[in-house]
Amino acid sequence: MSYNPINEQLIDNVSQMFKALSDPTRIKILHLLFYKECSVSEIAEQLEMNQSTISHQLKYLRQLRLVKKRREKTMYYYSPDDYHVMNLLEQTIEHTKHTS
Amino acid sequence: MSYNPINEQLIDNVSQMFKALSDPTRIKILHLLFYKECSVSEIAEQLEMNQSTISHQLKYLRQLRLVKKRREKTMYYYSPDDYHVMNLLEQTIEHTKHTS
DNA sequence: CTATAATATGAGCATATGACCATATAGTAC
DNA sequence: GTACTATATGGTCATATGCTCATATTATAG
Repeated sequence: MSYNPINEQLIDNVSQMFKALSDPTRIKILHLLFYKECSVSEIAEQLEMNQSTISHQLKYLRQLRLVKKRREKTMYYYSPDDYHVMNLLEQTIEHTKHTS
Repeated sequence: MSYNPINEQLIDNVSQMFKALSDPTRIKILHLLFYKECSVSEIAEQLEMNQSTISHQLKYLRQLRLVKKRREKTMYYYSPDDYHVMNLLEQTIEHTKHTS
């Protein structure tokens, strides 16, 4: 295992994934969904944030395939869709709890 | 293990760490340092970027204690200072290689 | 069909970010 | 001391980001 210059596309993919986890609102959303499938309004209520803000961030997360949604009547229920990333997040949260 | 609303400070620490890893230039720097201790100019040359840009990013990484430096004559040699984060990065790079 | 509820979207704005240039600083060699 | 080398820093600028407001869309209930 030695250094070799990384493919630009790979770097962009990696940075994109970390960027998704670099915003407090998105972290809160994902952390909430890790424990419980939620509708948009439930998330907005839990986090005490605007419905529009949550919806925008969910769209962002969905485009990266980090969350998925299912419809039930007029509600959309969101849940995690990438367990590798979710574990990464939860482990980092746990680790940070004990070190910072 | 059930959901509990996260401490704001903890969230900020976690997001700060991910933010450090969310920029292509910083990823390249860390990935390079993972294999080899380097001076500022060596990094700038490897990445074909401005010395000033690299220096700014190294300062950023150093404030987060992700890298450390040692002096040798007029040169500063940088190396990783947080192996948990370095492993996180390298594992994510490897994982992304095989999935994206 | 209309009224209502839940979610999605577009526009606008303030702030954050990352790059570069020019210059300052610090150490070495003489 | 001066000249030189390596690094750090401050300023500026273009772009990215995240939030809010207002409105559009979609589905349900009647």
